[in-house]
Amino acid sequence: MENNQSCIRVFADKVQIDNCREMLQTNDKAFSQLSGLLALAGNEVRLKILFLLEEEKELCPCDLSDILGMSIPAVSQHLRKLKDKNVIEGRREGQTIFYSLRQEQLPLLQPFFKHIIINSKRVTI
Amino acid sequence: MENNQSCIRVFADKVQIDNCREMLQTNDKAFSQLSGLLALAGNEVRLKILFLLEEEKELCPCDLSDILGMSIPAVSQHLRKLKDKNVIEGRREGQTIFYSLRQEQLPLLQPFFKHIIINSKRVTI
DNA sequence: TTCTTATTTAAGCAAATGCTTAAATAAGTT
DNA sequence: AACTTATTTAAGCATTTGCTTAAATAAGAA
Repeated sequence: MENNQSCIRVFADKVQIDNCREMLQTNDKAFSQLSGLLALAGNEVRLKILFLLEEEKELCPCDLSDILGMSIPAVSQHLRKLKDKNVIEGRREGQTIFYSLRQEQLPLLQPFFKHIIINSKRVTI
Repeated sequence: MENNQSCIRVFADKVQIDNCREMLQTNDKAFSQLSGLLALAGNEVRLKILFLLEEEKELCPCDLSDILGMSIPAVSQHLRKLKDKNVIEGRREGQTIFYSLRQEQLPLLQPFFKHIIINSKRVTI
């Protein structure tokens, strides 16, 4: 966008716009981090993985492959993304690696879980 | 994935895996809807738009273009996605269209907002 | 009507995403 | 050591995403 004054309107609230710009700048890092996390959870497979880890405490790629009905490499690549952003962590036990949610990001994820659990209870009860 | 029994391990908890599968199936629609919404908010520009609408009640594409420092068509296309999934709605006033958050999806969005507001307050105070 | 302004839409394109298959690691067993 | 199993990594590829520019709508003003 090389033309910076795209809007020529009269009724623009200059102060409001400046305040908003400043707010965005101030919270720049928070927006970037949060949108990054939401983008991770915005993939249906990864959202399911997160939810499964919440419910089952820990699962290995093999389990997840069985549960989700998709190939191990596909699962593994999703796990990698989650691990790279510190959402999950792995613990080795022999050949098997058990993944679990990291407490760190949990407060932000809980609201989603709650939403799904409610639906689940409605159906099962 | 044509090879269905990718995992040959002995220690798989058959019951656990079946329960998980069933849970996923039961909540299939919820996962799809939720991940759809999270994917929308997972884009940094759209997350900012949602937050701005929460703070300012309503804004036109022109305002958003100024605030975000990006072209009007780019903003418009983000607004369209948000509108298509019923996250925002528009109200016409002359040539201007004011967009605002729909109450419907608000409970799910609030937790994100809270997270950003906290950071904002920490910095400004 | 003609002209201006606000917004949307469409076409094009580079970059990102998410799978696939095949090969590479890593640990355990024989 | 050789063999099996669990997992990761890499390369390839079709699809999606998010911008750009240019054109199309929609409403108001001259």
